[in-house]
Amino acid sequence: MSGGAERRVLVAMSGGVDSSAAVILLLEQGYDCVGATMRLYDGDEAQKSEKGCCSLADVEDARRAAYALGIGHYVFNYTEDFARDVMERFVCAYARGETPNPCIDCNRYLKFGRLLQRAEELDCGKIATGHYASVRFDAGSGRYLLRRGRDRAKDQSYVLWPLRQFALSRTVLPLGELTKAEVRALAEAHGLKNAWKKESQDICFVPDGDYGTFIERYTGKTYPAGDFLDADGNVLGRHRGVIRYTLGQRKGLGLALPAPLYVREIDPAANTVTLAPNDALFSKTLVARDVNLIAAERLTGPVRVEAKVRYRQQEQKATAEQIGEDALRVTFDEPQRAVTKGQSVVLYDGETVVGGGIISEAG
RNA sequence: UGGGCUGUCGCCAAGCGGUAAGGCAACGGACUUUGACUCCGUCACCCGUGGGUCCGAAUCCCGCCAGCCCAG
Repeated sequence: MSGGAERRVLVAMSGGVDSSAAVILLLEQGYDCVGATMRLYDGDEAQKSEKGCCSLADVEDARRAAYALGIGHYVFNYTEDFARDVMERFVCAYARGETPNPCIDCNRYLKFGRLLQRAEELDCGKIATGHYASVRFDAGSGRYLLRRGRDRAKDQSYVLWPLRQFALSRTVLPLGELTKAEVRALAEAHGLKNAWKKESQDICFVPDGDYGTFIERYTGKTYPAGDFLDADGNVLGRHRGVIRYTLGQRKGLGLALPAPLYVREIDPAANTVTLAPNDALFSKTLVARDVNLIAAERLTGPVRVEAKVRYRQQEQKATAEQIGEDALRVTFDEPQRAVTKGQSVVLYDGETVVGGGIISEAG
């Protein structure tokens, strides 16, 4: 890397307010910014969506913001990588009866994988995104720490748990200390058109939210209807294909019973979906695989932490223990509802992320 | 065919003469860089049907129809 690289940062620009505001802040901090927008999928109708984060319209928004802020802007075509590392994994997880979080994989493989690699090629020593979280080097441990966003309502540290030390050492997250309101105000003050753009939501490549249909179209397979069972194995009705359900789900079952029932278990092999009352959905422990620890090389003995089992969840007191090279067991003080295979568990110690992993068992 | 029971929203189900609870499902919205959960809202001018009684009936009476059960 040449001399100026340390001050050169490749900013991942989605077209939204957050990443645009990140550019503003970085420029104020004296960084030499280059904007980069990833083209991630070739969806037809998907590309027209207003809701996703990477539609054609969003690429245009990003380009416009970069121009307005006076920085260069690249558009990279990562459709193949995205298909392989995000969509494929997404589909496979569902076929296994799990419920994946594609945003995690997108961060891991695309933003902090391919894009970070590209930054290096462009002689940028850093990469930046508009996530509400921050990175701090801890001299004591000699490690880069990932910290929560100060705006607790927007904190996105959860989706960044896969970042390894190398990636963290090259990552700048300028929004970590700001609130969403401050970010919007900043963008507005700089005359950015997207200042009041709606928050992105839904899976970007399935903008209509009908991921069951998406999976069938993507794979070309049909997931056959099967039985809904109760805890005793009695047939309660017919499900519309195993991929259309997730643990804890209530809506869309189409069953009229005296009390609400929720999905408790999905068995792709038997092609059955077991339902149960809410009370039966709680788990006290879980096992996570694919673990990435940030605050330490590994956990020594049981560690008291706070843990989140899904993106939008209040942290829960728990004890974590390393049970393998990349496996953890987490035991909650209070049983947690619908601990779902495929989702991420993220451990916190106060403001910092201890690490995270993919839930592989719940009990 | 005789006897008994039942017939209220897609499903379950209150109501027992005073002008249609509730639950489930569904739909819409809020929330949300995942799926869920959750929350808010909508959802029977009408109670199998035709008569009758009554100021007034889903609620009482009669006929009919449908379903279920027991007889045979």
